[in-house]
Amino acid sequence: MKKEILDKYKDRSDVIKALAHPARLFMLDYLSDGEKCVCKFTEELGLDQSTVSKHLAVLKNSGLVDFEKRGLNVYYRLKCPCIMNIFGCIETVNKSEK
Amino acid sequence: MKKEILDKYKDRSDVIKALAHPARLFMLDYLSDGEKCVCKFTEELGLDQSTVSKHLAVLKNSGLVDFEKRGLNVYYRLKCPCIMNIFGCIETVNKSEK
DNA sequence: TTACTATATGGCAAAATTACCATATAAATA
DNA sequence: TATTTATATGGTAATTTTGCCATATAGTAA
Repeated sequence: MKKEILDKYKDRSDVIKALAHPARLFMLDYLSDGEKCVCKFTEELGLDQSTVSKHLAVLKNSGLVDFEKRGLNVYYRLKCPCIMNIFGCIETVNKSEK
Repeated sequence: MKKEILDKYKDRSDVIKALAHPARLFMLDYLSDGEKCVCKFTEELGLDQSTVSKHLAVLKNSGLVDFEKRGLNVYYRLKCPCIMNIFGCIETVNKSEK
């Protein structure tokens, strides 16, 4: 792929890749009403704790979430809540699909 | 992953996966001012024609684009132009990243 | 200090994605 | 009909992603 195009779109696609998993979409949705600690995600998702931890690391590395340690727990929160706005259009796409 | 969560987020993540590649993001951007035929993408991207065709098929299968055959050419177009609105937030995420 | 709890990390195998080459198909033209 | 052109598809190797297990780490409590 031409370098200019890669340079222009790579950072965007990295963020979008971080969104591109059902567990991580759930996580963002779950965070939309406030911070949650890791154990909550593990409980809700029914995935191994290590798997949850890795999904959260993907979100963290993309810049979509942030976290804070308090005692034994780590609390994650949305860094750019505007991300929740994309779901409206995504639903439109799904509904228009035939 | 719990079935209810997978059921709720799988369709959304499928659309987002279709967005999650620099070449496909370019394609959508390139379509934002109107339909283009396949050869145009091949020319602009500098990728093999078969690779371009497969990327377009990913966009088509997700419901993000549609196409029409006219003569020897196939013209692709945006099906849900609202998708272009997500880039503002994505850029915010990239800029906030540290 | 020792034990316990919450989270992160290393390792690995399975699955999915990507890009190319070769080739098939379909429409236009000679 | 035979040829040319634009696009799609099959095959495949390299890469990336995913999810689990085992284990490491850090904070708390006994």
